[in-house]
Amino acid sequence: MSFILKLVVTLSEENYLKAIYHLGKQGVNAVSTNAIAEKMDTKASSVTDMIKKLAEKNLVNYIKYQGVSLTKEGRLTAASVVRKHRLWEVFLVEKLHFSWDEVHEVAEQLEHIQSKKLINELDVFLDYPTHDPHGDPIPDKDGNISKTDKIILSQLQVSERCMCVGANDSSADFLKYLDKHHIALGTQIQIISKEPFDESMTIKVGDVAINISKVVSNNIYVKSQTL
Amino acid sequence: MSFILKLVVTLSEENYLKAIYHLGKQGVNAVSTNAIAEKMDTKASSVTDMIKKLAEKNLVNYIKYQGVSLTKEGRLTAASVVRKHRLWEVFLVEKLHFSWDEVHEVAEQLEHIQSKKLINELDVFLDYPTHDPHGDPIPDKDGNISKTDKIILSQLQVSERCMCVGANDSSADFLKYLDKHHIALGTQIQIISKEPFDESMTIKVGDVAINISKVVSNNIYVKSQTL
DNA sequence: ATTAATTTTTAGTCATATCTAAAAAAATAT
DNA sequence: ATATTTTTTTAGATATGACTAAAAATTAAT
Ligand SMILES: [Mn+2]
Ligand SMILES: [Mn+2]
Ligand SMILES: [Mn+2]
Ligand SMILES: [Mn+2]
Repeated sequence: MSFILKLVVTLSEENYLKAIYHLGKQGVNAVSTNAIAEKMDTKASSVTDMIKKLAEKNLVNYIKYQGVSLTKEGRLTAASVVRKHRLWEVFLVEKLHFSWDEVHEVAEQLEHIQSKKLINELDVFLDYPTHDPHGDPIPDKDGNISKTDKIILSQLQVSERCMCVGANDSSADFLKYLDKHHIALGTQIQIISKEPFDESMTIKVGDVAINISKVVSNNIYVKSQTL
Repeated sequence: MSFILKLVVTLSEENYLKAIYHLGKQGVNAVSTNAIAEKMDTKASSVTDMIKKLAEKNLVNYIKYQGVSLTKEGRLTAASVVRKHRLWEVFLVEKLHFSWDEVHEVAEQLEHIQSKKLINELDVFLDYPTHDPHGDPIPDKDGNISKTDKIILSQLQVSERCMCVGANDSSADFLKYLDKHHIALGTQIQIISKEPFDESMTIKVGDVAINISKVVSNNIYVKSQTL
């Protein structure tokens, strides 16, 4: 007789796993205590406490003073939370008239609702979306995400054309800035000129040309148009 | 200069307020500590602890040894939680293929999501439903519920006709029993006969006659058909 | 009106998740 | 190589929400 007891993961633990998941995606193998603390707006000592609990539950690999990485189980749990977060964001925008700068806060709560059926049916209801309203990929049930070859707008050369496929910074402030300049997912952009002194660039959005700072161009993901 | 600071109500506090709200609906003025403890499957001492916190926040009126009642503020908060619970139940059944015996557990989680816009838009999206999948009324934004003149099936006389408008017991077991006998909201029922010795009754549902116990007829709400 | 039973409250404990301050280890600089 | 700075961990404290056991108040019974 074998017992498979479904591991209970608290809301707090889910948030830590998600933070480690996002930080780990930057190609780093081990994530530092301080990085987690900063991302979660908490203290390093609190992070250490939690890491021990997560290690105890085999959700992270942890060596003192050497940072943490997710185990297979931990990564799957984190991906599930991200999947829920992004599906809910799609729901809010597509069905409930939310704008893309309003969804994050609510999705932070909804991502912790526990119900396999709920999230599966939501996926069906939304017709299996692959990306959230910010252009971020939605992990599938197994935690796999479709690789996209998005690049940062600031890396493009003058005269190149591209399409907006995401925002790196998804703060309400930045998203509202994009709205103001009519930049949304799918918007066509052409590079008109680049200023060497401050690295700002002038781009054409629709019929209007606007100048955007390096900070802005660094936070817009685009797909190069090879036409 | 006046400060209106939005009172923070925890998830746990919301659940207590909801329990007091439901218990208070039975025409009782003050709700006893033990009644709350039983409803919430907790200990009386825990209830006393929480009651003090709720009284401190002016959400309940509390006199030692004399039970509690909701203040205006407490009643509004409780009604808001019930509103959310029932709107989510409608969503799950209408949009996500849940059956009426599957929704409660998930709604228990969803009812605590905090977002005015979310619940208002959900209301719009569902086209302003007045009742949840179990026939229970959905409070409006001000906490008011539409009075329905529903009666208990067991009170009807032989040959009377009625329509099912709700279930008093909304446990999965009971709801599945109703499903099995094709009794749902809106189902037409006629009383064929009543047995005096065990108070069971035979009713006609569609074309088939079935015998139901007093326990069952006590838990089905109906509206008398005056045709 | 006492006594007995029930209900409710208090006192003390525990687990979770947080924090501050201090100690220990690791990384960096001289 | 040693000293300084930074990072991380430990130790101890606090708040929430729950529990058990015992005391106090209320209600019911004789
Ligand atoms: Mn988000
Ligand atoms: Mn997003
Ligand atoms: Mn319910
Ligand atoms: Mn219901």
